[in-house]
Amino acid sequence: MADSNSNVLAFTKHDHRRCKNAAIKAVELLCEERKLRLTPVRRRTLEILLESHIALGAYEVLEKLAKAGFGEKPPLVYRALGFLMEQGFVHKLEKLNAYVACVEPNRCAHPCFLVCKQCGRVAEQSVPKVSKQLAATAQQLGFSTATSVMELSGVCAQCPTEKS
Amino acid sequence: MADSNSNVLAFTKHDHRRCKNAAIKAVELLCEERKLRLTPVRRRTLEILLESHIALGAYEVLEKLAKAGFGEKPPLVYRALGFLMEQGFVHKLEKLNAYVACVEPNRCAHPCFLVCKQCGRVAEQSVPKVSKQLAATAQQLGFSTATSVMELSGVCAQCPTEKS
DNA sequence: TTTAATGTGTTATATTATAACATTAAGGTG
DNA sequence: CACCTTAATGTTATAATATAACACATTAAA
Ligand SMILES: [Zn+2]
Ligand SMILES: [Zn+2]
Ligand SMILES: [Zn+2]
Ligand SMILES: [Zn+2]
Repeated sequence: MADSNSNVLAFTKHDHRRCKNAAIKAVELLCEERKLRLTPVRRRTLEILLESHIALGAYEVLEKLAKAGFGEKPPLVYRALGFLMEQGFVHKLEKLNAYVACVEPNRCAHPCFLVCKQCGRVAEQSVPKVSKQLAATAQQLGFSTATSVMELSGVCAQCPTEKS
Repeated sequence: MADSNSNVLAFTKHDHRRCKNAAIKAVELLCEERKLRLTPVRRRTLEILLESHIALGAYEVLEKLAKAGFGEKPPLVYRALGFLMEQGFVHKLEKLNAYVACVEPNRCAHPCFLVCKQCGRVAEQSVPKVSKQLAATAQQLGFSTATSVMELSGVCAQCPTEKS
């Protein structure tokens, strides 16, 4: 419980430049460790997603890549996103068909995504207990869980609840 | 816990005709109650999805609708699916972009979907506790949950685990 | 410095989904 | 029943998301 609030940064005012730099640094380290190449496109794709805590569609990312002097063909962005997702540096929000950078790629596990439908910001919350509970329930039914998708849609603390 | 295993029918041998008929009957009743029109296309769409516990893509459903003498244009199926989903008679699996019929539309709540990646069958399991726990965790972070997506991918009891 | 593997460029196309507007059918009202 | 209003469907077109396939370039490693 000690540091479990670090992820909810997305919904609170914070030094985002620092937030972003830390994430990039972490990815750089992990790439070194794993002997992976964080090429210019990949790095830039990550940076684009790290510009805010808002999830972007692949084609939004692609536009930004194009403006930054990279190509403008879909495979460019899908390859970069594919690499980043494989490594857990970026996550896809299935409900949104959108992509968001992982803020703590070095300690990301059992993530649940909180998506504010007002402001679009996404907080990644680690929920190991719930995750294991789900897997256990499934196991009782003879089902072996490999991967899970958990996404909540709602309204964050900063956003006014819509009046009916 | 008493009847919580009724949903896992999807992964066990069972009288599926009965399973299917019960679901259709339930939907008919709910439509009457709610003064909704279960038109031919809508009914047929539901029937198509109820043919098995495997999720189908919208265009797969559309093909079957076409073969059954209905139209073949996308809006046909998306409208039918839209209606059925609004009413909770059909669910969309976000990870798969595929649609599956609800087996117990009259008592469906807090669903989590177990998707077998070998056979494609989908079991819908009600997980109210986990669901509330997630919402509570989110609430502590100032986040008001409206809807949630929970999908597990793995291997069901009937399918052999892939050997490495 | 050749080679093998990986990453990128490019063209084309597949897949999923919706907008917009015309037409038809259903249900309610006098 | 005739009228009207709403809901549903038909139709055309296009948007949005994603991948296949093959050519070329770069890297790292032998
Ligand atoms: Zn930040
Ligand atoms: Zn918000
Ligand atoms: Zn069945
Ligand atoms: Zn299976």
